[in-house]
Amino acid sequence: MANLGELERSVMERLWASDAALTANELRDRLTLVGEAGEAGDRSPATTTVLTVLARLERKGFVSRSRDVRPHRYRALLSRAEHTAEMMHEVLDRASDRDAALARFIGTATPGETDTLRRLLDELARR
Amino acid sequence: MANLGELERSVMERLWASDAALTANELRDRLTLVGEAGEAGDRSPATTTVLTVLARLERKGFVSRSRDVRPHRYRALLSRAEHTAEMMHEVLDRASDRDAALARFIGTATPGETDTLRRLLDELARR
DNA sequence: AACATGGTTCTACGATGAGTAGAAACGCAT
DNA sequence: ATGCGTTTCTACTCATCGTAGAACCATGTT
Repeated sequence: MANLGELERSVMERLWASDAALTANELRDRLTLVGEAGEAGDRSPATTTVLTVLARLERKGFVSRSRDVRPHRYRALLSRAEHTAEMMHEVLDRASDRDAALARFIGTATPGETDTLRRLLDELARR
Repeated sequence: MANLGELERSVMERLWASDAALTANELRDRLTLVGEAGEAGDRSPATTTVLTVLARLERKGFVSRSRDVRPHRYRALLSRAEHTAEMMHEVLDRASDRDAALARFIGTATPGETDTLRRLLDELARR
Protein backbone atom coordinates (compact mmCIF):
# COMPACT_ATOMS: atom_id res chain seq x y z
CA MET A 1 0.00 0.00 0.00
CA ALA A 2 1.55 3.21 -1.16
CA ASN A 3 2.03 5.84 1.47
CA LEU A 4 0.04 9.04 1.39
CA GLY A 5 1.20 12.56 0.66
CA GLU A 6 0.67 15.48 2.95
CA LEU A 7 -2.55 16.80 1.47
CA GLU A 8 -3.89 13.30 0.98
CA ARG A 9 -3.25 12.64 4.64
CA SER A 10 -4.99 15.87 5.66
CA VAL A 11 -8.02 14.92 3.64
CA MET A 12 -8.14 11.49 5.25
CA GLU A 13 -7.82 13.13 8.63
CA ARG A 14 -10.93 15.24 8.01
CA LEU A 15 -12.84 12.28 6.69
CA TRP A 16 -11.90 10.24 9.73
CA ALA A 17 -12.93 13.08 12.00
CA SER A 18 -16.37 13.29 10.41
CA ASP A 19 -19.16 10.84 10.94
CA ALA A 20 -21.03 11.79 7.80
CA ALA A 21 -19.73 11.55 4.27
CA LEU A 22 -18.41 14.89 3.06
CA THR A 23 -18.46 16.81 -0.20
CA ALA A 24 -15.37 18.29 -1.80
CA ASN A 25 -16.41 21.77 -0.73
CA GLU A 26 -17.05 20.76 2.84
CA LEU A 27 -13.60 19.24 2.85
CA ARG A 28 -12.05 22.34 1.34
CA ASP A 29 -13.59 24.42 4.15
CA ARG A 30 -12.12 22.11 6.75
CA LEU A 31 -8.67 22.16 5.20
CA THR A 32 -6.18 24.81 6.18
CA LEU A 33 -2.86 24.77 4.48
CA VAL A 34 0.00 26.13 6.51
CA GLY A 35 0.52 29.67 5.29
CA GLU A 36 3.80 30.52 3.59
CA ALA A 37 6.56 32.13 5.64
CA GLY A 38 6.08 35.69 4.46
CA GLU A 39 2.30 35.47 4.43
CA ALA A 40 -0.54 36.17 6.76
CA GLY A 41 -3.62 33.98 7.13
CA ASP A 42 -3.90 30.42 5.99
CA ARG A 43 -5.42 29.49 2.67
CA SER A 44 -7.49 26.57 1.57
CA PRO A 45 -6.74 24.63 -1.58
CA ALA A 46 -8.97 25.13 -4.60
CA THR A 47 -11.97 22.84 -4.82
CA THR A 48 -10.59 21.20 -7.93
CA THR A 49 -7.44 20.40 -6.02
CA VAL A 50 -9.48 18.66 -3.37
CA LEU A 51 -11.37 16.78 -6.07
CA THR A 52 -8.15 15.63 -7.69
CA VAL A 53 -6.84 14.36 -4.40
CA LEU A 54 -10.13 12.61 -3.67
CA ALA A 55 -10.03 10.89 -7.04
CA ARG A 56 -6.53 9.65 -6.28
CA LEU A 57 -7.56 8.46 -2.83
CA GLU A 58 -10.49 6.66 -4.38
CA ARG A 59 -8.22 4.98 -6.92
CA LYS A 60 -5.92 3.92 -4.09
CA GLY A 61 -8.83 2.41 -2.23
CA PHE A 62 -8.86 4.75 0.75
CA VAL A 63 -12.17 6.48 0.14
CA SER A 64 -15.44 5.60 -1.49
CA ARG A 65 -17.61 8.05 -3.34
CA SER A 66 -21.39 8.30 -3.66
CA ARG A 67 -21.93 9.15 -7.28
CA ASP A 68 -25.72 9.07 -7.03
CA VAL A 69 -26.05 12.30 -5.08
CA ARG A 70 -25.17 15.45 -6.87
CA PRO A 71 -22.44 16.98 -4.93
CA HIS A 72 -20.66 13.64 -4.63
CA ARG A 73 -20.02 12.57 -1.07
CA TYR A 74 -16.86 10.90 0.10
CA ARG A 75 -16.10 8.77 3.11
CA ALA A 76 -13.12 6.82 4.39
CA LEU A 77 -13.30 3.10 3.72
CA LEU A 78 -11.46 2.21 6.90
CA SER A 79 -11.65 3.98 10.23
CA ARG A 80 -8.51 5.67 11.40
CA ALA A 81 -7.95 2.91 13.93
CA GLU A 82 -8.38 0.21 11.31
CA HIS A 83 -6.03 2.00 8.99
CA THR A 84 -3.39 2.38 11.67
CA ALA A 85 -3.65 -1.26 12.67
CA GLU A 86 -3.34 -2.30 9.06
CA MET A 87 -0.23 -0.17 8.61
CA MET A 88 1.31 -1.66 11.71
CA HIS A 89 0.68 -5.19 10.51
CA GLU A 90 2.09 -4.30 7.15
CA VAL A 91 5.28 -3.00 8.67
CA LEU A 92 5.52 -6.02 10.90
CA ASP A 93 4.90 -8.48 8.08
CA ARG A 94 7.63 -6.87 6.04
CA ALA A 95 10.16 -7.77 8.72
CA SER A 96 11.47 -11.28 8.48
CA ASP A 97 12.21 -11.53 12.19
CA ARG A 98 8.81 -10.82 13.63
CA ASP A 99 9.47 -11.91 17.18
CA ALA A 100 12.55 -9.75 17.48
CA ALA A 101 10.62 -6.82 16.04
CA LEU A 102 7.79 -7.33 18.50
CA ALA A 103 10.28 -7.55 21.33
CA ARG A 104 11.75 -4.22 20.31
CA PHE A 105 8.30 -2.80 19.91
CA ILE A 106 7.29 -3.78 23.42
CA GLY A 107 10.63 -2.74 24.80
CA THR A 108 10.21 0.79 23.48
CA ALA A 109 6.50 1.14 24.20
CA THR A 110 5.22 3.55 26.83
CA PRO A 111 3.75 2.16 30.08
CA GLY A 112 0.34 3.32 28.91
CA GLU A 113 0.70 1.30 25.74
CA THR A 114 1.84 -1.84 27.51
CA ASP A 115 -1.06 -1.50 29.94
CA THR A 116 -3.50 -1.23 27.09
CA LEU A 117 -1.95 -4.22 25.40
CA ARG A 118 -2.14 -6.33 28.52
CA ARG A 119 -5.78 -5.43 28.98
CA LEU A 120 -6.58 -6.24 25.36
CA LEU A 121 -4.81 -9.58 25.48
CA ASP A 122 -6.60 -10.48 28.69
CA GLU A 123 -9.95 -9.68 27.16
CA LEU A 124 -9.05 -11.75 24.16
CA ALA A 125 -8.13 -14.72 26.34
CA ARG A 126 -11.24 -14.39 28.45
CA ARG A 127 -13.43 -14.84 25.40
CA MET B 1 11.05 9.46 8.40
CA ALA B 2 10.79 9.23 4.66
CA ASN B 3 9.99 5.83 3.29
CA LEU B 4 12.52 3.92 1.26
CA GLY B 5 12.52 3.10 -2.42
CA GLU B 6 12.80 -0.39 -3.79
CA LEU B 7 16.54 -0.46 -4.35
CA GLU B 8 17.16 1.36 -1.10
CA ARG B 9 15.14 -1.28 0.67
CA SER B 10 17.07 -4.09 -1.03
CA VAL B 11 20.33 -2.56 0.07
CA MET B 12 19.10 -2.26 3.64
CA GLU B 13 17.99 -5.86 3.49
CA ARG B 14 21.50 -7.03 2.58
CA LEU B 15 23.06 -4.86 5.24
CA TRP B 16 20.68 -6.25 7.83
CA ALA B 17 21.45 -9.76 6.70
CA SER B 18 25.16 -9.25 7.12
CA ASP B 19 27.01 -9.10 10.38
CA ALA B 20 30.02 -7.30 9.02
CA ALA B 21 30.01 -3.91 7.35
CA LEU B 22 29.99 -4.25 3.57
CA THR B 23 31.58 -2.43 0.67
CA ALA B 24 29.67 -1.14 -2.32
CA ASN B 25 30.99 -3.96 -4.47
CA GLU B 26 30.09 -6.63 -1.96
CA LEU B 27 26.61 -5.18 -1.91
CA ARG B 28 26.42 -5.08 -5.68
CA ASP B 29 27.28 -8.78 -5.76
CA ARG B 30 24.53 -9.56 -3.29
CA LEU B 31 21.95 -7.56 -5.19
CA THR B 32 19.93 -9.16 -7.92
CA LEU B 33 17.50 -7.03 -9.79
CA VAL B 34 14.51 -8.84 -11.16
CA GLY B 35 15.30 -9.45 -14.82
CA GLU B 36 13.07 -7.78 -17.41
CA ALA B 37 10.20 -9.73 -18.91
CA GLY B 38 11.85 -10.58 -22.22
CA GLU B 39 15.22 -11.24 -20.66
CA ALA B 40 17.12 -14.12 -19.23
CA GLY B 41 19.37 -13.95 -16.20
CA ASP B 42 19.20 -11.29 -13.53
CA ARG B 43 21.54 -8.32 -13.53
CA SER B 44 23.14 -6.37 -10.78
CA PRO B 45 23.12 -2.60 -10.67
CA ALA B 46 26.31 -0.73 -11.51
CA THR B 47 28.62 -0.08 -8.60
CA THR B 48 28.11 3.65 -8.93
CA THR B 49 24.40 3.09 -8.60
CA VAL B 50 24.95 1.27 -5.35
CA LEU B 51 27.20 4.05 -4.16
CA THR B 52 24.59 6.68 -4.98
CA VAL B 53 21.98 4.77 -3.07
CA LEU B 54 24.31 4.32 -0.14
CA ALA B 55 25.05 8.03 -0.06
CA ARG B 56 21.33 8.72 0.05
CA LEU B 57 20.79 6.16 2.78
CA GLU B 58 23.61 7.76 4.74
CA ARG B 59 22.06 11.21 4.34
CA LYS B 60 18.74 9.79 5.53
CA GLY B 61 20.42 8.35 8.57
CA PHE B 62 19.89 4.69 7.80
CA VAL B 63 23.50 3.64 7.28
CA SER B 64 26.87 4.76 8.53
CA ARG B 65 30.04 4.69 6.52
CA SER B 66 33.62 4.03 7.51
CA ARG B 67 35.60 6.57 5.55
CA ASP B 68 38.93 5.61 7.07
CA VAL B 69 39.24 2.30 5.27
CA ARG B 70 39.77 2.48 1.59
CA PRO B 71 36.96 0.67 0.09
CA HIS B 72 34.48 2.40 2.39
CA ARG B 73 32.41 0.04 4.47
CA TYR B 74 28.74 0.53 5.19
CA ARG B 75 26.54 -0.81 7.93
CA ALA B 76 22.94 -0.31 9.03
CA LEU B 77 22.55 2.03 11.96
CA LEU B 78 19.56 0.14 13.33
CA SER B 79 18.96 -3.58 13.24
CA ARG B 80 16.04 -4.74 11.16
CA ALA B 81 14.07 -5.41 14.33
CA GLU B 82 14.81 -1.95 15.71
CA HIS B 83 13.85 -0.38 12.45
CA THR B 84 10.58 -2.29 12.29
CA ALA B 85 9.70 -1.41 15.86
CA GLU B 86 10.45 2.23 15.19
CA MET B 87 8.22 2.21 12.13
CA MET B 88 5.42 0.64 14.12
CA HIS B 89 5.67 3.24 16.84
CA GLU B 90 5.75 5.95 14.24
CA VAL B 91 2.56 4.70 12.65
CA LEU B 92 0.93 4.33 16.04
CA ASP B 93 1.96 7.79 17.19
CA ARG B 94 0.50 9.30 14.06
CA ALA B 95 -2.92 7.99 15.05
CA SER B 96 -4.78 10.19 17.47
CA ASP B 97 -6.81 7.32 18.92
CA ARG B 98 -4.04 5.03 20.06
CA ASP B 99 -6.09 2.70 22.18
CA ALA B 100 -8.57 2.04 19.41
CA ALA B 101 -5.70 1.43 17.01
CA LEU B 102 -4.05 -1.00 19.41
CA ALA B 103 -7.36 -2.76 19.87
CA ARG B 104 -7.65 -3.22 16.12
CA PHE B 105 -4.06 -4.29 15.96
CA ILE B 106 -4.56 -6.99 18.55
CA GLY B 107 -7.88 -7.98 17.05
CA THR B 108 -6.29 -8.67 13.68
CA ALA B 109 -3.08 -10.24 14.95
CA THR B 110 -2.31 -13.90 14.41
CA PRO B 111 -2.38 -16.30 17.38
CA GLY B 112 1.38 -16.57 17.10
CA GLU B 113 1.71 -12.84 17.45
CA THR B 114 -0.60 -12.57 20.43
CA ASP B 115 1.29 -15.41 22.11
CA THR B 116 4.56 -13.62 21.58
CA LEU B 117 3.11 -10.39 22.90
CA ARG B 118 1.77 -12.09 26.01
CA ARG B 119 5.13 -13.67 26.69
CA LEU B 120 6.93 -10.37 26.21
CA LEU B 121 4.57 -8.48 28.48
CA ASP B 122 4.91 -11.16 31.15
CA GLU B 123 8.68 -10.93 31.00
CA LEU B 124 8.44 -7.19 31.25
CA ALA B 125 6.20 -7.39 34.31
CA ARG B 126 8.42 -9.99 35.96
CA ARG B 127 11.38 -7.65 35.85
C1' DA C 1 57.88 11.07 -10.70
C1' DA C 2 54.53 9.20 -13.68
C1' DC C 3 51.19 5.83 -14.21
C1' DA C 4 47.67 2.40 -13.73
C1' DT C 5 43.80 0.77 -11.23
C1' DG C 6 40.08 0.64 -8.53
C1' DG C 7 37.11 3.57 -5.54
C1' DT C 8 34.45 7.72 -4.87
C1' DT C 9 32.04 11.90 -6.03
C1' DC C 10 29.62 14.86 -9.33
C1' DT C 11 26.29 15.46 -12.44
C1' DA C 12 22.46 14.32 -14.90
C1' DC C 13 18.58 12.07 -17.13
C1' DG C 14 14.06 9.64 -17.09
C1' DA C 15 10.12 7.96 -14.51
C1' DT C 16 6.83 8.41 -11.07
C1' DG C 17 4.07 10.58 -7.42
C1' DA C 18 1.96 14.43 -5.39
C1' DG C 19 0.30 19.40 -5.00
C1' DT C 20 -1.71 22.57 -7.64
C1' DA C 21 -5.36 24.40 -10.38
C1' DG C 22 -7.35 26.22 -15.04
C1' DA C 23 -10.29 24.85 -18.95
C1' DA C 24 -13.64 22.19 -20.55
C1' DA C 25 -17.55 19.23 -20.04
C1' DC C 26 -21.60 18.04 -17.46
C1' DG C 27 -26.19 17.98 -14.99
C1' DC C 28 -29.91 20.18 -13.30
C1' DA C 29 -33.21 23.94 -12.13
C1' DT C 30 -35.43 27.72 -13.99
C1' DA D 1 -32.07 27.39 -23.75
C1' DT D 2 -29.34 29.30 -20.27
C1' DG D 3 -26.77 29.64 -16.21
C1' DC D 4 -24.44 27.88 -12.27
C1' DG D 5 -22.34 24.75 -9.37
C1' DT D 6 -19.93 20.21 -9.93
C1' DT D 7 -16.93 17.15 -11.96
C1' DT D 8 -13.43 15.62 -15.21
C1' DC D 9 -9.43 16.45 -18.15
C1' DT D 10 -5.22 18.14 -18.75
C1' DA D 11 -1.10 19.99 -17.44
C1' DC D 12 2.64 22.20 -14.95
C1' DT D 13 5.97 22.00 -11.06
C1' DC D 14 8.66 19.87 -7.67
C1' DA D 15 10.71 16.08 -5.12
C1' DT D 16 12.26 11.42 -4.97
C1' DC D 17 14.41 7.43 -6.82
C1' DG D 18 16.73 4.30 -10.13
C1' DT D 19 20.21 4.63 -13.10
C1' DA D 20 24.89 5.31 -14.43
C1' DG D 21 28.67 7.93 -17.10
C1' DA D 22 32.46 11.28 -16.44
C1' DA D 23 35.54 13.18 -13.73
C1' DC D 24 38.26 13.06 -9.77
C1' DC D 25 41.13 10.83 -6.14
C1' DA D 26 44.19 7.57 -3.42
C1' DT D 27 47.45 4.19 -3.45
C1' DG D 28 50.79 0.86 -5.02
C1' DT D 29 54.02 -0.09 -9.07
C1' DT D 30 57.34 0.97 -12.34
